[in-house]
Amino acid sequence: MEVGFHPFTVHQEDNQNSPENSDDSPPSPLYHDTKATSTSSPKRRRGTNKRVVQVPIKDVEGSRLKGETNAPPSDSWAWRKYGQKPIKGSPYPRGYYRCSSSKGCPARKQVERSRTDPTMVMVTYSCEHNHPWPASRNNNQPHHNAPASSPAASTATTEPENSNTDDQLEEETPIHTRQSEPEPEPDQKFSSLEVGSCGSFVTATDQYGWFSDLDSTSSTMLESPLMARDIVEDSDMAMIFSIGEDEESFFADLGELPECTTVFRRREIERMEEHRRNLAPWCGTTG
DNA sequence: CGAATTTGACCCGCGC
DNA sequence: GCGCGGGTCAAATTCG
Repeated sequence: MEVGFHPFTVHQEDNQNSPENSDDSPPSPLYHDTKATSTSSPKRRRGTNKRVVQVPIKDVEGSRLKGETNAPPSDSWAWRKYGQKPIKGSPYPRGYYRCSSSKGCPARKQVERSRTDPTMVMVTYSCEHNHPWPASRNNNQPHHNAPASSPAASTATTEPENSNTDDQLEEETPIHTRQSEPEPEPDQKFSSLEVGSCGSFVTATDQYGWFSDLDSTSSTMLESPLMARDIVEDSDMAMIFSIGEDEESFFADLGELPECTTVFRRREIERMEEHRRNLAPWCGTTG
């Protein structure tokens, strides 16, 4: 393989049919699982939408400068560990983190090492932050991040295909760019659908200004559990952010993947499903 | 002293 | 209905 593994693999999980380590155990080539189809029924307590980010542990360690087994990626938020549990089938425990930046912040994330790839750390994000970025953190935001948070770019979440920072991303992530480009339709939907996964998140676009950059191109993928799976199982290239040197800083950003968008997807998923049945254009490589 | 981490117990959802 | 597994809470401990 060219790289052996992807620096960052973002998966969209429905939380029901996707095991923690879906990366290595594709249930079936088809996404329409018996349970997957019934996305309208909230099974788990909460956190209906989850985002799984796969990161090389080396990267994580590099950020933390520690050799922790489940070293939580140092994203721009402050996380407090509130639990840890051994996961069935996985030799590594899963750490549960909660956003400590704000008391009432529902944002949570689970950190565990991939059993198949001990060198990879799987970070599952749930819920959104209901507060803006910590000022201190914001100041520490690396280079390409700062501009990304500018409202100008974020407000146009669906428009900017080549934002200032996006420039570098495009070079690094041409994959999803192409995938999403041929299908602007879903993108428009997102813009009109503003839903909070936990029902309590502030202007995601503002906080996730950085996202607006990738979002413009990769959002389609990032927010498409259906697609994600399809691709992952098909091409094993779900959301591959082929970042080279910026991966560290980029990872920090990944920490705040906007859940809202995920929700959009869910709303549209139903329509999407039948939509993709008929067209399946941006559903990956079909186009 | 305060904040964060650790660890065990409890609760909930799902499958059998 | 029972058991299993996962997720969260809360008390205790540790570190800054």
